[in-house]
Amino acid sequence: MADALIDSLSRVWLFNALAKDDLVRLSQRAKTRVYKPRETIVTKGDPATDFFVLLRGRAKVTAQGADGADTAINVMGPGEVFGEIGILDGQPRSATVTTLEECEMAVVDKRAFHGLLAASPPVAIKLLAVLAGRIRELTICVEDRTFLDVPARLAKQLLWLAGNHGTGSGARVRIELKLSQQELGDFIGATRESVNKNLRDWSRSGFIKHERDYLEILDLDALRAIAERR
Amino acid sequence: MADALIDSLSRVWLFNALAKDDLVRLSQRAKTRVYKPRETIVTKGDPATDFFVLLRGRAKVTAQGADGADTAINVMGPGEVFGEIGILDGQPRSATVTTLEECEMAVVDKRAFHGLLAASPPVAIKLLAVLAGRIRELTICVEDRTFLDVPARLAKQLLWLAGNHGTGSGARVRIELKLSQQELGDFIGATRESVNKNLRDWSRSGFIKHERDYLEILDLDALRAIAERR
DNA sequence: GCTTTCCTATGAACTGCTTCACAGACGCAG
DNA sequence: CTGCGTCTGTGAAGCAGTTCATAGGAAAGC
Repeated sequence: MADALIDSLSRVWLFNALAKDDLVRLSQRAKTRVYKPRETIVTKGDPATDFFVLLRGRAKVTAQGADGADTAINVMGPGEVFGEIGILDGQPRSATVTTLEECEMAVVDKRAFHGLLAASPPVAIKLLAVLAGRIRELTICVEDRTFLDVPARLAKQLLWLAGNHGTGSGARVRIELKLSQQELGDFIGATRESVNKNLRDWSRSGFIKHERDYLEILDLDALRAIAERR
Repeated sequence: MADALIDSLSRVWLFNALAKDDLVRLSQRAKTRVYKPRETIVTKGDPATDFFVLLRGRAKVTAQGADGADTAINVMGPGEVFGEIGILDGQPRSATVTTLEECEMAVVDKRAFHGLLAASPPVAIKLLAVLAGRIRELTICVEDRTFLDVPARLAKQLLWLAGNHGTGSGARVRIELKLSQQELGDFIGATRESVNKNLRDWSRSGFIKHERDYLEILDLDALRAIAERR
């Protein structure tokens, strides 16, 4: 029912300055859709027709190289939005988004999205801040790929995952890994083998404990030291 | 005098939907400033206080690693704007901007900038498109650093420079190099030596001709082939 | 003019990371 | 239970690119 959608949308940061009326209107123009795990939502190069609000689940953003290889840029969680780039500049999708687990999204078409921006300046201003944040993240991504070696990038990635998608606190943080070592490698621009080697080394050193489907950080400071050294 | 500034600003894409009144108001709140070549305008990490419109000259955007090393992300020319990220999200500057030659800028302080956005929704919408373009460029930058080897990145950079800041057309394109080999290396995330080696190789092959202060592309297709192979 | 400094030039040595090759483990379909 | 596909584990070999070392040339300061 619509009320649930209104409720969900009102909790999304981008929309929380919207008046009730606008929220209702938006929810009427939005469809919700559920995606299976590992499903591709938007594909780089395709025409951009919709804007998405991630209501439930996690999804990753990847860019692709010439051959099949891809590299992940971001992992998004509930409350985050995506798909705005192509809508804003009328160009094809700039990246690919794939679910990591079952996801529920609110889907807003191009016209409704532009209507929302025109009708509600505060949303446009907030969206500017969202894009500014993306630019920051991407800038850091470029820096990391340029200046950090593979162990540092991997350590940083694990710490990021721990902070954003991990459970537990203090010394021990647990990350339920929905990511294979291959995907972890894609994230940091390294091979599966390199990831494996480093995880193994760190396991032996007692910094982490990793099993098939989860990874536990035992020594946050050790990983921080690895991530920060250049 | 102010009329000249109004005129300059009206030719900036971001502002060309502004009504005359708004333009006058903006120009009253803006100061123009001239910077010497190689002068740093904003420094990564500093608090963000101003928004800049590049009216004349070229400037580069760089990100810095832990030690002094830096890597360039973009070269901007007249009509482009920068400094909005820190203003939009209230965080410190996300990158450093340095002039390559003498530059004239219009400088708008934070308050005036926010006032402009609030007063003129079309500017906010256009700024969204500008940011979308930046995100696209940065995404491509990440891709390139991840998937392309040094020769490919260098070739691509030269082609970009030729297209955006070069003179002449057809087979021969001339780039007045304001960039040392070191800086060229910074752009593509490679060492001075690697840049030198590749330029030398290409000179010998007759793809380019390079002297101290300019570089001429003789065989665009050859460089394209190098840039595109993975 | 001369000296200092920055930029280019070039090769040798080193190395981090990838590529390749293979083996074992887990989970799922029949 | 058995077979197949996907993921992890591990080492050897190769290589792209960096680091290091050294020299020459152009420009800039005094």
